[in-house]
Amino acid sequence: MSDVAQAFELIKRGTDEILLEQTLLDKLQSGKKLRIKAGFDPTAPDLHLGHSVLLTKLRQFQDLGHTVIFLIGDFTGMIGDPTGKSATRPPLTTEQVKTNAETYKEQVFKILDADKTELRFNSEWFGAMSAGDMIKLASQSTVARMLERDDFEKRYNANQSIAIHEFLYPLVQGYDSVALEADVELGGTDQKFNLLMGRELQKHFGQPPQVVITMPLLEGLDGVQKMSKSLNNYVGLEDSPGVMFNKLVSMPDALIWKYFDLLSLKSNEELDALKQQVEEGANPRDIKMEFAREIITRYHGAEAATNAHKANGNVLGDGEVPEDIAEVEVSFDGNGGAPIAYVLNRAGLVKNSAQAKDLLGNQRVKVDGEVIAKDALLAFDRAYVIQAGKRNFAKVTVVSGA
RNA sequence: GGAGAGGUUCCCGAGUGGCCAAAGGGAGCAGACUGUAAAUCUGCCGCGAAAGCUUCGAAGGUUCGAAUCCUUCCCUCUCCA
Repeated sequence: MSDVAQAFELIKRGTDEILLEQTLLDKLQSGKKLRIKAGFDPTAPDLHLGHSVLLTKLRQFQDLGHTVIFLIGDFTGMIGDPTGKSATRPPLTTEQVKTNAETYKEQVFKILDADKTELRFNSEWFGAMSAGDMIKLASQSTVARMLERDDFEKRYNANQSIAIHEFLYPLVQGYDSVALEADVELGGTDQKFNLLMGRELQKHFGQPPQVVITMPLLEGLDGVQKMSKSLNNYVGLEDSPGVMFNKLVSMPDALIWKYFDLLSLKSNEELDALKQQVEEGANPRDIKMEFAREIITRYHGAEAATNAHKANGNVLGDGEVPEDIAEVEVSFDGNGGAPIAYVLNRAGLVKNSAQAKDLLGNQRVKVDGEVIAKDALLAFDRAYVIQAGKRNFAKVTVVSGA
């Protein structure tokens, strides 16, 4: 396979759609350093693996020698993408945008190579644009064209309001491609219309139209709904190594290859080898561990990845105690010691007192390695290593007082 | 404007004066099993160590006792004009 063909296959991996594949091939073939654009909201970034799908794909482009433009849509943010249900978004102040950009950098450059990344804001060109310019831009498209967009059409037919400025959103995003002279733009599948608008505008401005690549939404750990913090099926980029390990190794098997395709920087050949192993009977758990190691290494370093499985919250071998065991002090107002159920709850080892009773009743609580009775009292002023259930540990000191 | 239905614990949904912290299902959590998976089974599932405390749209009232009865208010939905 030629280098270009191989590069193409890597780029294609996990994508939803590439428009047009041939154009991408030609661009890759040309040997030119391509300009790869992706836009991001200026809203507070709380990035999780779902967001990293795009970033990973961008990274692959970088590894192939191309330039990535990480565009923060601070101007676009004033409109708020009409995609989806979210209500009108309050405009951010310049200060907020700056702060968010900093946070972005911190998280994003764990994936992207900073030296091959242009960080840009679309206020650079839109801030300087006059009302006349904007009207000219608006003249580049038509109402009928806008109404082709799925959600606009639905809303229009359902007699729901569409504010004029919402029509501007695709135009503004599309114009970004003109301003940046993008060769390729990446986005989620829901961005398809906006991305295509970039092509049209580029043609109007005499530029070769960009290649549009859409990436599927990443399912969350439940394997059903898209990954999002509110559904609690996410792996946060800021999650601790132990938490990442636990979440990734516990994910449903059905997600393994999708996650590898979309999030791993391994080559296609390496992935094929892994698939081969599973087919030959390798334990999928070990493959998930391998995946977890790659991801944890990316965000926390190799050492953290090696030790992640020993973190509190993961299942450990019999008698093992996690490395990052939390030390907690619990105070109790009473004589003779604190009831174990009380301590469990106050130390955060159980969700509520009912669960404490449940665990105690099932003899799943160990204090210093020994199963403890459900009505036991813990003496004051000494430290106990308490294990609640299979995977929760804490070093607890009970003190007397209110 | 007229006629009707309804708001119950995360969601759906029973409950019409005491046995109701409130059936059942889903979600969630924990445990067994396993591969730290799935499926299955079991337990928990308002808060609290306990005593006890706080919930059934809101506020009042009747009663020994109210999610259940009465009054007022707020909100949602259906049909007619």
